[in-house]
Amino acid sequence: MSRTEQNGAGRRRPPTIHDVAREAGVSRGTVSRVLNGGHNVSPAALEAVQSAIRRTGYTVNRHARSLITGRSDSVAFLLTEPQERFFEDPNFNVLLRGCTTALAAHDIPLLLMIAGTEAERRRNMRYIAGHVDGVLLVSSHSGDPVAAQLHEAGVPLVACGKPLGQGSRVSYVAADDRNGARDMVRFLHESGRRRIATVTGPLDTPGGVDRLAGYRETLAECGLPVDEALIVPGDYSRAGGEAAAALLLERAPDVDAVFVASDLMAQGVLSTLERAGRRVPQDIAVGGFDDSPAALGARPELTTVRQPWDRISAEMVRVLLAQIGGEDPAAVILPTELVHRDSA
Amino acid sequence: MSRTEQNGAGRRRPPTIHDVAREAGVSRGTVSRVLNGGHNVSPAALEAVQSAIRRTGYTVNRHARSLITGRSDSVAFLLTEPQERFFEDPNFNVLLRGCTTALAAHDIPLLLMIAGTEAERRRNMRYIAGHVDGVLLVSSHSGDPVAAQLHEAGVPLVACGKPLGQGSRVSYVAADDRNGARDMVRFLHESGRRRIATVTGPLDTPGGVDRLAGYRETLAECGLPVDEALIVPGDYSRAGGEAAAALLLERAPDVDAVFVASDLMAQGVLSTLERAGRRVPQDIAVGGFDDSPAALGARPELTTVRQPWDRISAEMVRVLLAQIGGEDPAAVILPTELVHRDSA
DNA sequence: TATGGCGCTGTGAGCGTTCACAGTAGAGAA
DNA sequence: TTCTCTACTGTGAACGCTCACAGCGCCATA
Repeated sequence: MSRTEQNGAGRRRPPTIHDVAREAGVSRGTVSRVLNGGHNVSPAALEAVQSAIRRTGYTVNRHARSLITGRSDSVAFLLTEPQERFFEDPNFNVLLRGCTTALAAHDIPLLLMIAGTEAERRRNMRYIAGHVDGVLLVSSHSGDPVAAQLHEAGVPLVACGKPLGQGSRVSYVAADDRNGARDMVRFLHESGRRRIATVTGPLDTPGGVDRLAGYRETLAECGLPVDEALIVPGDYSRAGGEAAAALLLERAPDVDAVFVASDLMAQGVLSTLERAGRRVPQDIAVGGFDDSPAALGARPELTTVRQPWDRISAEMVRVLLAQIGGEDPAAVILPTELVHRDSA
Repeated sequence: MSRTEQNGAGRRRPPTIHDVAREAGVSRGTVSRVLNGGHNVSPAALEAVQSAIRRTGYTVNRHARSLITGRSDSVAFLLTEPQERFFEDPNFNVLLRGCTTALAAHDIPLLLMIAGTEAERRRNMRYIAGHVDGVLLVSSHSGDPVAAQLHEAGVPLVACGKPLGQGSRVSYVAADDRNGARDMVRFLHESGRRRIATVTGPLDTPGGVDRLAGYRETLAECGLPVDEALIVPGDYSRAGGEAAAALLLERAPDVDAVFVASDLMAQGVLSTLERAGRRVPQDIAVGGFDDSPAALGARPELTTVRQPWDRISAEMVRVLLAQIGGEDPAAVILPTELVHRDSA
């Protein structure tokens, strides 16, 4: 039975570039040229090929293409956070969707990889080297060696958030954490608060560090003393926020405002304050960070700092594709926006 | 310059099966056999090849393999929901992570595809046919033609939730919505509630339909009349829950319990009740569905029905891989669990 | 001793592309 | 007219792997 005849039963073999060439009355080479931009192809041939492609329903076999070009035309979204944060943090949704959509516009599929355990990490690293053109990395903890490893292996890479402790050769896209924190603290000060505390993020993350820095600077600018008792460490989780608020109330009962480094922690802070009988915002103003869905779910709704996640994802993809195309690594910092609601 | 020498500058060409064969002193065929299960290979050769693989750092070129086998050894996670639901619903996180991890255990990468717009849908369909071994489909709305199209194209497919209106030949994995609803309503009845309302999910989703059915049945079993004024349609969103609760209070001010078909809607219901001055659970008991993070974020914390998302994702992957392996489509229904907290 | 079978091994072909190269025709310049 | 250049086209050779097949030696059986 000849190859073109095996159509009757089972799944029909998909058309190849050969079929298109025959149908269009040209050679493989011409079809290939049409597929790759159509340069040096006569108008007549171009039209014939495009029509043949439509008639046959041809789609390029990406495996064959990748085999020879060495490119895979796919990109990995690599998450090395421990799973808790991934579960809880709604920002990942936005980021992931944004990246997927931005890549789709270039016809590039996104491979989702999660490296929670060491075994997963090794498996993913093995896969990435040679099977993926670039990596979108979400991994804020500085202890994480993944960024360095990938960079060393020569894999194009863009991190979400500034990778702490890496050399300057790794691309990243981040919100302007420091100025976001400044905006919030300045706002709290302007609304008349004078004992402004903060619940920080983990201080091995750039977000944690920069938001705290913004807090300190702004206090100084406003002429307020920086009281270390008002600085309570947190871990970005709701439970962490609850505990931090309890500690804060114990250390500084006279506190009248808290800048919390994430909305999720702010939810926890709110529930501790409620149990302690403090009214928000009358007794204590609470400011969050992220403008995640958690901000709307909180009672009262959170005044917070919006991170431009849609722009972050778009920029990550843009920078990554540029880098795959041979450009140098780049750092992009995007402005935040203060969102006024009920908690401050 | 010979091929093996171009190591000095730039990225070194990765080792091929040839390199491994030479290193191990055997032929390509033997290496290939080792790679594919090691049948009909002598212990000595097996050991030599494995050692050579380790020494050279060889990993199989999946493009070359796919080109000849016709398999891609990858799976798509296709989301056809409108984006709002994806953003808001924390269950997707759990589902997505579960699927990714379960697939990773089989060394199969997950391609994330989002078909919000018609153009995206077409692009994804074109990609899927021929570039992916199977599809994990998240698309509960019955108007969605994707399941039918994929099924017709002969692509192995597992849906999350029973696809409404499809023929019975599509595999799916779902929580036992009906019995989950029954458990909740029975519990409300047993705690002494007599005017039990419900806020439904969208009635073009199987979850919406089945949870409502469970509600109706249980009321009847408990000897309570089914009062249509107590049945308010919802859309799974927080705002929808707020509106539904307002309507409910207007239609039936004497209501003393609400079974809400999702936690997110239940959050909305709680905030309307709070504004209306109704105490939960004293005046009105509120029961949710999902046991999503929203249940813990609510005040009071939600009594709800847990959907076993971790098991759902594991089963989806299991069923899909079985189907890729040639087995028949299958339907899996997994039990839910009542979670007691403060709202009822 | 001949025969068959079995376990293991190597080899050639081919999967569907792209790429480099060679070749053709036609237009313009000499 | 002849030559050169340009625009276009076709062809063979890869890319790295798997598959089918043939061949080898060895043992058990006749």
